[in-house]
Amino acid sequence: MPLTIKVNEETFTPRQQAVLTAALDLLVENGDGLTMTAVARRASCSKETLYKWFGDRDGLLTATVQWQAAKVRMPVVDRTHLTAKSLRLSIEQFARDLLTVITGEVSITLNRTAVTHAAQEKDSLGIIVLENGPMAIRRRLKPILEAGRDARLLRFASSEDAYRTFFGLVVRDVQIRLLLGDKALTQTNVEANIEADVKAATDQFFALYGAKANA
Amino acid sequence: MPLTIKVNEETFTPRQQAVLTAALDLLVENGDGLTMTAVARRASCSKETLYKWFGDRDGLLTATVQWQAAKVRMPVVDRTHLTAKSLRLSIEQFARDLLTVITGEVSITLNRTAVTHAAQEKDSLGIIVLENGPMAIRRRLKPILEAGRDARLLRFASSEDAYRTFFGLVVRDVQIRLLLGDKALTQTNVEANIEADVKAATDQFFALYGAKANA
DNA sequence: CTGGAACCGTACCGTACGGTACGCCACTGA
DNA sequence: TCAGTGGCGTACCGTACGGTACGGTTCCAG
Repeated sequence: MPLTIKVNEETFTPRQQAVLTAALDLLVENGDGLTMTAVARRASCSKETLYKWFGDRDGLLTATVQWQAAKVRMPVVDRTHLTAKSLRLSIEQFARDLLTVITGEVSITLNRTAVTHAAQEKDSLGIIVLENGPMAIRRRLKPILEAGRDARLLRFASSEDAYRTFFGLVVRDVQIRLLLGDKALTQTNVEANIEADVKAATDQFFALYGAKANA
Repeated sequence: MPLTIKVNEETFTPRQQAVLTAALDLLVENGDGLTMTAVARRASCSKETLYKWFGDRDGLLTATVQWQAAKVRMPVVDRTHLTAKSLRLSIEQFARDLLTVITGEVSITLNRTAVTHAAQEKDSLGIIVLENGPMAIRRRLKPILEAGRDARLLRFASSEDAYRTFFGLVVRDVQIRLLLGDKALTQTNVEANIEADVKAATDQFFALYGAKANA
């Protein structure tokens, strides 16, 4: 019976965080390389300590994913003085953040881990990843969108649909191809195009939801 | 040393296909349940036969994914008499096919398996899945898009970008949420909304790339 | 009838890994 | 100085699973 980890509180000691870092490194280096022995060796700690702190392998995995996912802190966009220009810059910033996150090596690893986990009737990691990735952006973007609508800069019926369309326009097939290991999408290759993709997605979003569109 | 499987030729005997069916069933039931012993028992064959036919576990996995992925045969859309109406119906059909495929249980299983595989420096399954899923649709959609452009019904610079935008508008965050096991997106829940989502995505696609848009 | 090929079922082997137990050291506080 | 505690390292156990070996059965060719 694994003991429940207090993932919500950041009660990880520096030593424990070192362990989690080692675990994440192993995950990134080799997806299935997260064996208890390997983590213990990498972190220079004993397996017994691992079990004492994290309960079992799943607890360590959960703590690692939770801890890393929560570290994805995207810069907060200034919301004061909502003008057409500032709104557009905000949207662009969200697009940039989203693309930067999902194309990052850590994010790819966490998503792969969570997908693998979900394939075994365990969806806790999936929820954590979703919650800290797309949903985090959504929570911050939605108020902006609604403010834009109130200011008559945007036009949409459902802010949920508007957000999901935004997600699609920005992410397109990039994430799934990265998760599947598509060699045609190298890390650098994607990063070089981020700015262009950000601008294109924002343009399209405003074309669909800008106040002047869909008259 | 695993022997190379002739995946390109469909030289699987009925008996072998029964084995592959058993393997896929096990994958769907329980992602990591694909053990050689389980497949042998399910298919009522000996492990020795499995190794003789497929080389090793990875060979069996590859053969299963390849065989199943290739079975995803989306109905071909009629391309004759390209009018504004028929073009729209074609696009809608592609959107419907794409959504139907990626929300299917088999597709989710294959994608999860391939993602897991890709997490271990093996990308062969990812390529197979990509090739038979999104890329298959892309190969068939692109000519339609270009025909639409030639007929002045659509307007875009790059058919590749147009396709990827189409993908994003249709798929949005549905696929990643399904892969991550998001309980809020049950199978039936998604299927009930497919028609509405198809229409919305098509509307948006024409708003962005229709000849009258973006004047 | 007989030899051989294919294949089923099962027993078996080796290894990797999750999880536990234990000896030892370093530190701390009285 | 001396218990007590926390944690490192290692040895160990049980099991699950990949892969192999082998006996037994069926079927076919000659």
